[in-house]
Amino acid sequence: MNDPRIRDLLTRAVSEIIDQGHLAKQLASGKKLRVKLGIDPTSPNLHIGRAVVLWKLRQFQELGHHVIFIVGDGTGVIGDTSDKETERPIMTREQLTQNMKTYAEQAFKILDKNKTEVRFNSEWLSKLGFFEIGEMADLFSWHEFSAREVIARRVRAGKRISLREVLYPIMQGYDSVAVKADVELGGTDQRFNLLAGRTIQPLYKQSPQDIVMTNLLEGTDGRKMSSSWGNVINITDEPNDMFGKVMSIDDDLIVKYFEYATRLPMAEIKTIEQELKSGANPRDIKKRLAGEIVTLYHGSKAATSASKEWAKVFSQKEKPSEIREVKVKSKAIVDVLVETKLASSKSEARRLLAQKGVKVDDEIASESVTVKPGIIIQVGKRKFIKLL
RNA sequence: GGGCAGGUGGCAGAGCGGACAAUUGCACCUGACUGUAAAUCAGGCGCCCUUGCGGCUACAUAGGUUCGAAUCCUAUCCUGCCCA
Repeated sequence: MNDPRIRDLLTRAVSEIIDQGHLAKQLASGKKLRVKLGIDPTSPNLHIGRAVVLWKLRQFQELGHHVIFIVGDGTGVIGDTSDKETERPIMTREQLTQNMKTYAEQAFKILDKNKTEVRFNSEWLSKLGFFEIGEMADLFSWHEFSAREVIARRVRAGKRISLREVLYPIMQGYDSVAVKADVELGGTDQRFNLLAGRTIQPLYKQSPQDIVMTNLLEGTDGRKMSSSWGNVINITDEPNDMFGKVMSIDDDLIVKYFEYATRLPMAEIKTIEQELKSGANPRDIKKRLAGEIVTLYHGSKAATSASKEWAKVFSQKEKPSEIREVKVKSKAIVDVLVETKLASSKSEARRLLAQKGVKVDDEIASESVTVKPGIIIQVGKRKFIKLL
């Protein structure tokens, strides 16, 4: 624990470690550990909330441990419900394949590709038979499963819980067996599934893995970051967009974001925390935060220009330097808004116009405005297009 | 397999023959105020034509009763609870 890198590994963005003592000893021993992380391709994009645990994995990688990144093409079909209030529908192979296409690529914005073993868990899950599954299932009781808060809540609310959902932790636990994991990483919402590995491994004469649980990151609206909430900052977001999204997070989340979503040393983050307490303008600190995050995924050049762009558009209320240019067929402003997807229907377009939400060349537009090439249409504060 | 209770807009949840495109809360959108933060306030939130106490499509699905149905009836599908 004297090595600062190990201390950082075991504390930063970490909520709990099982078994803390054992893992510390393992790390100190200098042994090369097999560290596992599984992610189901249930959405096409990775967001910076999911990235928290990926960065943790990266830390292990940097310390020389063997990292196994499991793409949950098998588990994804069944669907994990541990972070859901309702049953997750069974996903089709096609959907998963579609999502997987860019997955590894996105993960490698964070992980070192050459040092990562990528596995697809359908490889071993599809080979299991009923009897073996039964043997594993016997290690768990219904009570522990249903005692989980999310599940208990659903029981109370009289919502359906499919037996399929019970299988999920077993599958994830078996993954650990398949890759002989010494350590598994996951978010705090994964607690039960992570523990399943510890339960199942001994059945296969493996010693139980240690578990590192990372904290969850709130999204732009303060709720947990989740693809289904629409409050995510994707790691594939364009620099300007990403910068803007970070700027819109709640002030109270600033320090947390520094810790979980950037690689700034903790010592520096402490200093920032002090600055905030002593009355620094949160906006400026947030700008720095946004810069750090954009740098991680797009490089410092992109970050600098995104920062300038942001100041231009939002502080000085000027137009962005690059505006999407589109050709349209429609003539009426209402139709143009729909055609360019600035409004989802004509009714909405009319509403926006009626509510002074649309500007044409900086003038508040009405329905009778004439549309001609060259004009700039703005909807709300941040959507701009230029007509060709 | 049997009994009971249910299936309403993105979610939660009212309505139980006309006044229902459907109360309300959350989420979302626009405007004001700002630091594109939060909070607050105002408006909006099916679609279409418009600006009319307009038209169309909607309250699981398919039929039916009625001048008129989210509301009643029948069948089907689905969910929960209890029993076997």
